[in-house]
Amino acid sequence: MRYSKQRKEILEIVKSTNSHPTADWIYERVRMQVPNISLGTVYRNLRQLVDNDLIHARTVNGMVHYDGSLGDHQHFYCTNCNTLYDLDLSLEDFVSEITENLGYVIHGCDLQLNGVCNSCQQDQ
Amino acid sequence: MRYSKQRKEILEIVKSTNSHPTADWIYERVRMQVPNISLGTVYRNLRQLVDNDLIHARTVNGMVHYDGSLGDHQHFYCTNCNTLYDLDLSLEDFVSEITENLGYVIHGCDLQLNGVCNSCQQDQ
DNA sequence: GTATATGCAAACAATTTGCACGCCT
DNA sequence: AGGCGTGCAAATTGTTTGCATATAC
Repeated sequence: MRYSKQRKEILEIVKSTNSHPTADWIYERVRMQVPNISLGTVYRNLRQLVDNDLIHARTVNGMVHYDGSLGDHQHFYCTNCNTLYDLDLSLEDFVSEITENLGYVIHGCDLQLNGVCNSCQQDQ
Repeated sequence: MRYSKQRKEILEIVKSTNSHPTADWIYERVRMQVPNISLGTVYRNLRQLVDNDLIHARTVNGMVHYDGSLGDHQHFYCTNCNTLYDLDLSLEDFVSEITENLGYVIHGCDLQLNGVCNSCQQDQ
């Protein structure tokens, strides 16, 4: 995989935020650095970066969000303000227990808790 | 909410399978009973049934799958055969523990384990 | 009788793809 | 030099919506 200006910039953007951006948000961002980049290029690069495991992708509310942190963590989604928070929570033990019981080979897991976050609770 | 022939049929189909069907699969099924039903009607009904909490919806690989079992359970997705299995696994205790620690109000949770299922392991 | 649901087709939004050209290595 | 990456626009796909008609209650 080659590293074009576009690809480097996209990777940099995803890595440098913890806001779990969508392709469109990333597109707007890259355009500040690479004004005439096309949306197709953004999609192609995001896909390639995911395939090469340099970033992760997850679907929330039917839209794909990208995540630059590759460590073992899970997510909390506030149904009020639609923010996706990182949960510093490892499921390694939990998952290996399930593996033993069922005989599945587990490659990854994906826990998302939905609810109302602290700041939204205060607003109500 | 009224119960038209179409709506009854769609609910029946989703309730009577554990294969987590997509809208399109359901559309093909309903057409056997209601030949000139439209795809739009299928989508409208699925949405309404989800809104009224008669069925559940979850996104896997960017496509919405519907689930007629409302009990507390989670899912295992085989990345080899793309089957979504039910996991008879309650996360109630686990989740309430996290709630206490972080102060979030949790409305629901969604765990998906990805890997290779037993029959796919045997095939390889 | 009236509100709600339907079929149909057009509109949408997110994403993918074909193609000719351009740039990394 | 050769292959991978790009920009652009058109195509796909999954889903939603507007409208006139039909149906449940």
